[in-house]
Amino acid sequence: MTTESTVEAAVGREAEGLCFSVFGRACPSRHVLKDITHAWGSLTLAALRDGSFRFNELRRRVDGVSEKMLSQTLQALERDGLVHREAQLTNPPRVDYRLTELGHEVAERLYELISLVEARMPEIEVAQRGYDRTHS
Amino acid sequence: MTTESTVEAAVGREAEGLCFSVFGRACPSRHVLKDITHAWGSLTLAALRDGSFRFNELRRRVDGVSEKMLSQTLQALERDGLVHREAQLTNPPRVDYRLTELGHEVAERLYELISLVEARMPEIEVAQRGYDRTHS
DNA sequence: CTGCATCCGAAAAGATACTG
DNA sequence: CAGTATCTTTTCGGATGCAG
Repeated sequence: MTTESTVEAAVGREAEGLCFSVFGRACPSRHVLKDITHAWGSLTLAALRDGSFRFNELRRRVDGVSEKMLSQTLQALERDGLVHREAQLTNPPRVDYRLTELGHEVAERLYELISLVEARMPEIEVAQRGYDRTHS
Repeated sequence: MTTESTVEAAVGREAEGLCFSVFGRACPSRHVLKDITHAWGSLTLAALRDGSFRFNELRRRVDGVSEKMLSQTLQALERDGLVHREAQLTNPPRVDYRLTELGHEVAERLYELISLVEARMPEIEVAQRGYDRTHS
């Protein structure tokens, strides 16, 4: 699983029309990957791992996201079937967002990635300082 | 592992100065996550899972990336210590890129995410069509 | 409270031409 | 071959105003 070839096999299978490959320029899966890996997309999905949240709760959790970007991000993720939006037409209105089953699977993998990055940050900062030193 | 809280614990620990949290607006780990999850960043890392490649080989593998974006992406990934660049000052010049050990760990997790997205694309496309139909 | 619509400057991406 | 420089186009993202 971890040693199989990434690109050739995928592109080959995609060319045969048997599957999707993000490496293909026009493959729809690339748009979805972009929705997810877009900075706000990944943070929003990761934030939703903990449960169901209202709009402004999410906004506080994803520190620094603007209203507009969170709104756009949630729409893209909802469209891809990763996030479920539940609106109650009360006054004041209440809208809850939570992950779908698929969204949960994606968020888990994203979280593994985020955890790794966070855990290795000291090492990464050393690399950055070394790079900045030698590349003036 | 899959059930622990994502945001509160992380932000709490970050506030104590004990770790990094991508959910923090000013945390350096967020920049690294952005380098990786940037569309070209993730595709480049995934493409490098297969081994060592030259600049134009990579460009062909990551279908659609421009010279400029690949160059910028590789520089960011090299700075973060995820990609190793080996230049031979021959004529014509030859430059090889490969993952570092840390880059490999990141690429594996990224690949899990990409595989999931590709495998679930049919389901995602159904969701998209449903969304587009109801949100005209 | 939960958003969407609009405008605007800043930033990033893309295309193209050029250099060592 | 491996990029850099430059220019144009697109997108990002914040601010504001408004509706349900």
